[in-house]
Amino acid sequence: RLLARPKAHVIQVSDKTLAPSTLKDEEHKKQRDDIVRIIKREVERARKRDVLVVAPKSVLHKLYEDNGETFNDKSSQPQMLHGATVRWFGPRLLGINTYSDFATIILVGRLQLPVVALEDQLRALFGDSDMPLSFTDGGRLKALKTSLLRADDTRVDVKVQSHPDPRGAALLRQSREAQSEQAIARLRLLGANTPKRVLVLSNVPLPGLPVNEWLKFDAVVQDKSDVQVSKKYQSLERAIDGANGPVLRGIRLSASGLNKDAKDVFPSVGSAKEFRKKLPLKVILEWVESIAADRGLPATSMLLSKSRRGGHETHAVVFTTAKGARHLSQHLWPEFGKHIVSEEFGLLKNEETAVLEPI
DNA sequence: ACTACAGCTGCCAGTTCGCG
DNA sequence: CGCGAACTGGCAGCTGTAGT
Repeated sequence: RLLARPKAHVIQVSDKTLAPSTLKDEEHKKQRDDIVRIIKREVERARKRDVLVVAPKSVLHKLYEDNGETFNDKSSQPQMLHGATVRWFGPRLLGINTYSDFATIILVGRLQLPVVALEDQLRALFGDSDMPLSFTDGGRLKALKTSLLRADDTRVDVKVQSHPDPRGAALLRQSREAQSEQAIARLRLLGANTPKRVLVLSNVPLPGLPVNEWLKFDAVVQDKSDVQVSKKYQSLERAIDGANGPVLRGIRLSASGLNKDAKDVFPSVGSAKEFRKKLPLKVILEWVESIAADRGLPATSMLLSKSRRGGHETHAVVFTTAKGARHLSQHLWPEFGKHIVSEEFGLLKNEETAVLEPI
């Protein structure tokens, strides 16, 4: 276990193992392209400093093949892929200091022993123990609950593939987690004088490595937050961008309002209701604010109500400053009698990056 | 093959709000 | 104060997709 904090920004994928079996076939080309996209971006981000990519051998072969090259897994010479130095998991990676000055490491997947090999080891090491061994049925590992440590010391519940026999589970961790940690240790994070970046492209929690960003694979690929790649956030973006028509000048936030203002994205009141499910108004407002800010638009939130009998006020946002808000609102939604300006969103609030938390 | 989850729809019960 | 429109939230059932 690491007792000191590694000086690194650690990003880990939460929703995929990225095991070789999910990368090697033709149907996984897109997945491999996404990995290449991450590699290229990190090479760029590192400026002239070096980036190390560690992956299983079979995956490296495939990535080279995609690129019309061949990977030589016998050579001890450094080999490059899209500007990054590549290595494979395994004994050849241990103990060396060659990579201590690298700025970034990207781990692709993880090395997990085949269950047969694991159970051979289990028999070899513990076959004569007093406690009888237990084995998987049909070579299938079970999902077991553990937790992952975040950089802020909170924990997230996650599942890992595990062996039913505790000794088998220990052997599995020993080879799988340790391989990844060993690879990361090549960058000498503890002694680093400049902070480094670590990208773990696999959802196996590494006990010694507090994670700063625990993100969906798609979010890592697009270099965004989970929220920004969520279906709902993107629906709202499409709605505001006008889908097939012109960009909206304002949008109502109630289910029926969304349906009327953005028919392409919310074709029925029900679909708009679905969108609003588990999404507090406050969050929707934040999203609209951040979408507007992204596009350099001013935004003002409004409260609308009908002048006739009954009815509930409805929230809306117009994309203009507080000054013009009332006019625009009356123009867009003449059927409402009352238009109350409630809040103007700053175009950008000092901090350019608004942090969107998962719901 | 199995599980988990997202999205859609219909249905229902309950709340909020302002006008008359 | 009562009414009714619009909003809120929950549940069940169905479908399709993704991950393992």
